[in-house]
Amino acid sequence: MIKITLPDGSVKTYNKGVTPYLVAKDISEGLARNVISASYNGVTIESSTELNEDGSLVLYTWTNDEGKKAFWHSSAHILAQALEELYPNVKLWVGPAIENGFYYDVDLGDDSISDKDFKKIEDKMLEIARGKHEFSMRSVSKSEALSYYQGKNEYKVDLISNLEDGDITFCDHSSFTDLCRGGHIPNTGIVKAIKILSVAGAYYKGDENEKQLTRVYGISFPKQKELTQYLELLEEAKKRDHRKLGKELGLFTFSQKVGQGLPLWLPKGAALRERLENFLKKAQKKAGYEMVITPHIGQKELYVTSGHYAKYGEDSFQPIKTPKEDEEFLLKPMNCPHHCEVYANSQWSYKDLPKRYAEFGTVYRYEQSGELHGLTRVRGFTQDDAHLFCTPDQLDEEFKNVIDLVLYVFGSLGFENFSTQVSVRDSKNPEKYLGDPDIWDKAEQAIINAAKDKGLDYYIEEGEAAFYGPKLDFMVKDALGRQWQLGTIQVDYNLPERFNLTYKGSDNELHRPVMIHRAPFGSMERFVAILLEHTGGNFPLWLIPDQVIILSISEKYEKYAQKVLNLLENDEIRALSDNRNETMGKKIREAEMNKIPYMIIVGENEEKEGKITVRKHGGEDIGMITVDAFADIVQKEIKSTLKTF
RNA sequence: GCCGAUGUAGCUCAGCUGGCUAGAGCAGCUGAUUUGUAAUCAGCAGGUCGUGGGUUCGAGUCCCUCCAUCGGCUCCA
Repeated sequence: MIKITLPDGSVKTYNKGVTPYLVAKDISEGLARNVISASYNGVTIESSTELNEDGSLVLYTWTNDEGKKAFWHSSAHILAQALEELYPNVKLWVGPAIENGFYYDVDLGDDSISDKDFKKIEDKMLEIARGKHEFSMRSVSKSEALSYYQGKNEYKVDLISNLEDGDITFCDHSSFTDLCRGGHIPNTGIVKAIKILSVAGAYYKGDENEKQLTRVYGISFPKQKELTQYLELLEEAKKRDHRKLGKELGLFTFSQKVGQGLPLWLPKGAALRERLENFLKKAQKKAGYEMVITPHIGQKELYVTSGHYAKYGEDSFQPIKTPKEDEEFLLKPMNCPHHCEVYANSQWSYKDLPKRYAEFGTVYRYEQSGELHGLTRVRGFTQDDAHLFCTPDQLDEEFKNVIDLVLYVFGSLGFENFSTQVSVRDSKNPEKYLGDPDIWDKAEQAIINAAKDKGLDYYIEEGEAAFYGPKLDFMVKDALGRQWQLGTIQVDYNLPERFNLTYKGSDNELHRPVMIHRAPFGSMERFVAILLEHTGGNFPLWLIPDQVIILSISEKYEKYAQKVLNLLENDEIRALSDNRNETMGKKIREAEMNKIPYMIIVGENEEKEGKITVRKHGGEDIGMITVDAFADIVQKEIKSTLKTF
């Protein structure tokens, strides 16, 4: 007999060889029907795995993330089998479950898959699924595993040769066998709905110097209805895409003539951006920052000194030559070297530090064409940049103050679902980084301590550090769940060294300041993009370009509308008026589609009473009130989201 | 940069296997309507079908080049 502990703490005894399925059946028939996979003592197992020792068991159903993972991973097996049957020359690499669905990377040889083939693949997969084939795991020796794939599939051979003998398992279902670690559904029959979503190229082992394989993305569900709902969700998300909203709301555009990745901010977008900038400037002023302005180009030598040229020179916009042959300038890809030179302009005492130089600095980076993406990844963008120069003793406090500023910015704009990432060196490639490893250790520790002290929910990502220092990034997801870095705070011991920056300490000796790079928004472009997707275009009232639109019943009331407009302007409310000869229904519809938060309707009744009728975006009727009463409502709403720093 | 897809009017889209002067809705313009909570009616105008080349008697449609966009990969100072 063995003792099995369940998540609720209860302990049950069973005969050796009991399976998770049987345990579930013992609890209830319904659970048994729904159990997809399980874990035993923390190890993922199948619902049919025999249990032979005491331990704790967790049963997974479709409602758990683990259950979904097993479901989608198993679907990847079905996809692989379908591909083998449809494309006899296919060679499989790996096929994991992902956040939404699964993929399989395959080498198709001379064949290729396009979206016209999706239906065929889906049908084949469904045919396999309907066969209700059981998944079963078996252990194989390394030599057995190698000989199975030898000469047939160099990718699997490569994979197996890096595995420990004794840890290798194969998974079979139907006539299909795959090298696999485990974690499957009981049989293929519970996969009822399948959609192949896209094909893409993906480099073998994620290395761009290796061969590019074909990655087939798909998703599957236990019920057709769930697939339909998922596809509807995707459609909904597309409506919040910042590229679509930006166009609809007249915020920004791109021009083929100007060039790819070079956004053009339209008047409304520019006004929005200016408001964001002023908001941050105000907070920064309170936090002791000083604004500086630096040029858009700099001598090549500047970037050779900073080390950026050696690292990015060849992949970047090439130097601008001048008639004098010995002169070369680069478009500035970052503001830090310029700010270092601002610092170097004066002689500083430890009593003067920290110095905090801020600039909305527009920078240019030659991103590869395929990496460009709306406003989130562009070739010309404006960073809400600042560089802080402080003594090593001040680093902790300065870093924490910056965290406070970022949290204030995020709070004022309603970002709640962000994660924080501590990016440290890749321990396997120390040559990628500039500077002394001891100093790196110190900087990484300083960031982790600050994140801990500020109570941030952070995770550590190895190999994501900048080449000159570790960083703390604030990550936010877009409408389709893609993760983007917004705010960033970076510790840098290297640039002060390279630019020979100093301050005079209390000991009358020269010392090296520590530098912090930071940008709460990240860039104005990316921030506006993500803000658009999060709000669906319904920006907070303090930020939105047009807060109010006055709709007059007919041209007769144009004068009264103008009077109301003037009153609103006196109250610093941003309003416009629509006195066109159109029906009220049409005017309201257009105001709704332009996502204007408040509509003011004026006609005979309003003019007589000297009041206005207010309708909120979405349809809420506030009724007939005075302009003063309305101004109070607006001010109150603004104050509720926009706190002072 | 790589893999796959897409590109028709200001916007959203139709145009089947190549065949008469390339269509629709919205937006625009003109006129009528003077309007009370999500589209008033009528008329007009608007396109060298992303670019350059090719195949063909004939190309929006087939082939190639380039450009741009979309989904991924790689990259992201």
